Amino acid sequence: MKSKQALHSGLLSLIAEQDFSEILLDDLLRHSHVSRATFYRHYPDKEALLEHVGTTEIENLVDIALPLLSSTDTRASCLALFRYIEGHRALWSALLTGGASGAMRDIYARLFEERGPKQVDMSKRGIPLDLGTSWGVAGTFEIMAWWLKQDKSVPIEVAAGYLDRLVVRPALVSEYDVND
Amino acid sequence: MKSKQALHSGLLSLIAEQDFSEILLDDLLRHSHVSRATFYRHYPDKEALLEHVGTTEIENLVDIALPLLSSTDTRASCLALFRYIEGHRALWSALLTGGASGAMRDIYARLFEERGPKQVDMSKRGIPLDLGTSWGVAGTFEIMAWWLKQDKSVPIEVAAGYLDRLVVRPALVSEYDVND
Amino acid sequence: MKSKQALHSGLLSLIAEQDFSEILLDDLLRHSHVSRATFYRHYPDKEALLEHVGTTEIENLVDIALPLLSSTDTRASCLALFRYIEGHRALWSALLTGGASGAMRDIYARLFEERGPKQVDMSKRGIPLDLGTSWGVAGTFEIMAWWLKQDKSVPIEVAAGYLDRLVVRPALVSEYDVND
Amino acid sequence: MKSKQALHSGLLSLIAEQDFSEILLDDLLRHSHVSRATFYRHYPDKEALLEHVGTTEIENLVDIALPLLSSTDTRASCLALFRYIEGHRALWSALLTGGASGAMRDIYARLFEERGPKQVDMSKRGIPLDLGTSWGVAGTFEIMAWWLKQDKSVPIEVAAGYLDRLVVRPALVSEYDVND
DNA sequence: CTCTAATCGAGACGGTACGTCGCGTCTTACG
DNA sequence: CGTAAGACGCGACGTACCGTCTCGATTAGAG
Repeated sequence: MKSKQALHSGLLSLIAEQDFSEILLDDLLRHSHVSRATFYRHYPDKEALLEHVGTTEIENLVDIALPLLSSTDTRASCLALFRYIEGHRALWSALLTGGASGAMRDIYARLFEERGPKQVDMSKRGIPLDLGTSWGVAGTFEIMAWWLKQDKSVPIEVAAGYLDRLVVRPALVSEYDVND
Repeated sequence: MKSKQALHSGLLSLIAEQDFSEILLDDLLRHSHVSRATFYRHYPDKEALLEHVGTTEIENLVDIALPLLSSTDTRASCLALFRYIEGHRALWSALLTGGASGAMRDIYARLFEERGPKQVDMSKRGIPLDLGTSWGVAGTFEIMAWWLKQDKSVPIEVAAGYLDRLVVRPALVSEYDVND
Repeated sequence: MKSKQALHSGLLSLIAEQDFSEILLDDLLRHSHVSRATFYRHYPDKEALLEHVGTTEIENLVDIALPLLSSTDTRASCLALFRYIEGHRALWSALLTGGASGAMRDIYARLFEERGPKQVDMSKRGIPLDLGTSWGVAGTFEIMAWWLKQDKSVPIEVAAGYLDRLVVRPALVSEYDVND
Repeated sequence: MKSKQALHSGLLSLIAEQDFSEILLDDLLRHSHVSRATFYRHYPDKEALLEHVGTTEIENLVDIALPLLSSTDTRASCLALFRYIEGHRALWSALLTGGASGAMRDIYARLFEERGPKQVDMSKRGIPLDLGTSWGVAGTFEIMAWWLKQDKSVPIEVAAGYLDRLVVRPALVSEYDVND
């Protein structure tokens, strides 16, 4: 069982340096001090390991993100989300910036749907649930990835504001009063 | 020069059936009646061909999408965009649904920035241009892809409405008057 | 390690049928039931395999040929050499007759120089060692190849006589008394 | 017709630098300022050009070499041969030293047999004609190639002596009186 | 001097063989 | 049983060089 953990953290440390798709299995094995045969006893392939690692890490994120839409103070919820990201900056930079982001997006969307459908009924506001989810996830990830790329030059409150304004509010609002 | 066109349309017809990432170069070559050597005389790899094909096709899309944000009647502009998509349903289903969507997103964003930055000054509304672009592109693509997957069960006006409400309006609005 | 032997004997059986230079790597692989990758794990290219096979087989030949020049009864030594060749007729037909003969010549000459220089001092007889070696090897090979092509119509004693007369004696003799 | 000459001399100048087998057709074409199509209008392939060039050049050599065996003063004949070689050192270095030597040997043997069989009847001396030819050609070429590699440190008379002693005499002599 | 046929240059193309790369399987031995 | 070490098969990729073909330009000889 030690090997599994070695692979888990090995992948995370490698993914922080290179794009996931560029990581060779051999690199991972050498880096994790795990033999080829052992790897395949635990995972059917590289993607499965990523899936496992991603799911583990994203579950935390989903726990924080779910209340976003049901909360009364959406801005505060957004801030909470970004605080969590900030606390694991290296990890999420790797997961959102590199070639793994597509897979992460899928995992996130899947977990979101599995856990959240009852709590928030976006369809009430005229938007189909699956569209709302994929659009929201995509938007959220883009904003997070953008913020992580800014190298701390953007205050966390501002980033949270963007998320609130570009993703959360539009999902909740049914009609606009444009004032410009 | 004939080969290049054969490859272009060959890729499009293949991509309509399988995910881009699953297309083997040999399949493409057989399908396009072009030899291996000739392919590499034109493109350094499969991705470069996709890039070329994508750029060609996306340029039309960008021409239609650019006025979106500067128009007074955003809803009509959204409708125009979806009408174009509808007119080339097969093509865009292939490009947005399969494994090529990531690349398309990047191309779209690049062309969008190259051509449109002066027309729309999103930063006036408090959102950095690059964030606005990548968020807007991602959102637009998600909605389009979702609509294409619905097999015509969703009226085009409704889809355009989603785009207007989830992407265009939030980008333009600086402050909300939430009415719920 | 099994593959290496399979390749070794596979090459020998193929070289008996076609010219070495005409053997396609794929033929060899199919014939030896060895995969492409495995071949390259053992040898850098086709020539390296031939080199290895040739060296292995030629070592025996050199062991027999070396005493040729130091023996008192050169005719008997020549006979011994041809008897060995006769005992492995198929092998040497392949190695000496086909496109591999050039490589064999080089290997033979190299091994000959590596092992024999001290035993025979041809330079005493006025012929530089390297010239003597390459001339002797070339001559010996031509006679052997010729004999192998004659399909047993030439008695082995006669062939040995040619070798003695055309190669061994001239190398030993310093001056002639021509009697004709 | 100008192209043919350009190819002829182009090959000779290239063969002086690299092994024949390493010369790419494209190199030859660029070097000779002749187009691909033109080359194939004159020769079926690279080898045919070499054959043509080789035959042209070797004919001179054969004219000199033929009298070797019928002459009374073999030593003088050998000297004549080496003088000719010396007069075209660059050319013959290229033809005998590089990868073309095998082909040259074959051409030489063929021309030798075509022109010489009536003049010299080696079989009288107990050696089959074809064996005598191939053995003699191989030996002669080895000595020439060796001499050309010595960079003029070996006097021409000495080299001619080797040829006389190792090739011409053994071919003529039917019995030896070994004096050592 | 002109017309026409031979010669040529430029370069796209097909095709075959080669060598590389990375993944996934399997065997063997060790604890 | 979990693991290490490593040989192996396999499929796909990208490269290298050859030989073919088309088209347009040039040239040379015959009228």
